[in-house]
Amino acid sequence: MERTMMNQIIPGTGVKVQGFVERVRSTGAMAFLVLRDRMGKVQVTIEKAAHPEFAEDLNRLTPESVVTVEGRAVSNPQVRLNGLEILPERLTVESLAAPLPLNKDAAVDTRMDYRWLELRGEKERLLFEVQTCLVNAMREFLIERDFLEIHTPKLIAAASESGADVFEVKYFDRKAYLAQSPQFYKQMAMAAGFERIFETGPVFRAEKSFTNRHATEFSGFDLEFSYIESFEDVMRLEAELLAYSLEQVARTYGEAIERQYGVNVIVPQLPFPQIALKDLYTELERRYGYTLPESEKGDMTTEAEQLSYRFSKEEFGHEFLFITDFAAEKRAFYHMRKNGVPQGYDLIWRGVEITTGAQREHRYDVLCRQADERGLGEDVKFYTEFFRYGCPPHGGFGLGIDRMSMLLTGVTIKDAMFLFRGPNRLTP
RNA sequence: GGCCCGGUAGUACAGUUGGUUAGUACGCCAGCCUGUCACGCUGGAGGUCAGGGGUUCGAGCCCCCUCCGGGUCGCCA
Repeated sequence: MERTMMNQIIPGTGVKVQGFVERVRSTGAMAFLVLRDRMGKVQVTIEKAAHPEFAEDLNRLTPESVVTVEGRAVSNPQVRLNGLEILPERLTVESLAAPLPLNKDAAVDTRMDYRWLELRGEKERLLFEVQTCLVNAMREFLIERDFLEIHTPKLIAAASESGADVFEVKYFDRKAYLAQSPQFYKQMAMAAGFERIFETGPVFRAEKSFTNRHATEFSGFDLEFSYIESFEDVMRLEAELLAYSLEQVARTYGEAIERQYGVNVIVPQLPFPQIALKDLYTELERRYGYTLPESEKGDMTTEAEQLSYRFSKEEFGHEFLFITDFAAEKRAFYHMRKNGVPQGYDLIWRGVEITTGAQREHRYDVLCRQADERGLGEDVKFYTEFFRYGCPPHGGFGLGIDRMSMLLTGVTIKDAMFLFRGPNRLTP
């Protein structure tokens, strides 16, 4: 018999349902099971006297066990759960669950230890439905515009950016590193003449960051494209991409997100507002009295990020804010500079950085000079080689998928990831 | 890595000035209950008080060390 999903049950028909036992209740003459599958829940009602054959299973059945029930679905207004119940003819216990090691009150660390149990919840599942929708919309948008999806190596011979904060791994008789960004390979694709590419995949950072928004392994969404005229082309594409994707999310899951997480999905208006870093600091000081020593104004602080959300809402009625004109020494050596100013940006959404983007330096001699300034000459020689044999002007950005999910639902990074990895968390 | 806070049944917590047998809720087990739906009622099991050392007649409680976790900042996506 075909399995029926629990939101597809038609009263008056015979059904087979399979799922977890959410609750077992046994009163004098009756027993009730509430079953759950990925689509919904249904009550199974058993009149004990009429079905002595179920007695043994009912007695041993525990919450979160997995069962198959075949029987007849009937309408019954007495039942609070959708006015529907199944009167079983067969009951098969597929898997018996031991008592759960946690309950609703469990602390984060305990929940992480048994993450798969927590993920059984409808609310937790929703986050991954939303993430699937978001990433799918981003793919759709880019493929429509002739972008190729590529997959770059995560095992690499040398650190991809600074040389610090990479995980070292044993690679036969030598050392390798886990890719801390697909940056160099995205640009290699530009030198390969692919013109437009994106990639979504794991990113590894050996940083001992203890915040609610950092992980040592997370999913990045990276994109790079050629023949741009300035980094503003990159910003424009990203804004369009996000507006499109969030529109898909809002349409499909807006209500569910509001119901489960109490967060409203707002489809952003185009264009996204934009401000130079030093102007932002001026505004933050004028409006909120936030001050910082001049020497620290080349970069964003956490508090400035948070305040910039308030500023963007007040000034532009917008949740997003592009910030440009960072200090050159705070940005990667491969960002193109014009009059010493990096041709790149950060994108802040709801007070959290979700993206860094830039026009890249594609001129071999300039790139080598900028690398040398950081003392990276030899370390990045394999990379600068990409630009020796002709390379179009190009730019791109990297976006944190988990941070998107996190902000979309208002949870922390630990709750937004399938499995969190941090300095102190390597299991399960 | 800096600063702050914490670690007590399976889970979440309480534990008075250092004093006899370490409690509460949920969960678990057994029994009762003709339709429950946060069911209800009765009874029961369950503790290396993170680990080690010290002070004391006596330590869950005070001191030191170690481990683990949380918050926050820095770093970033």
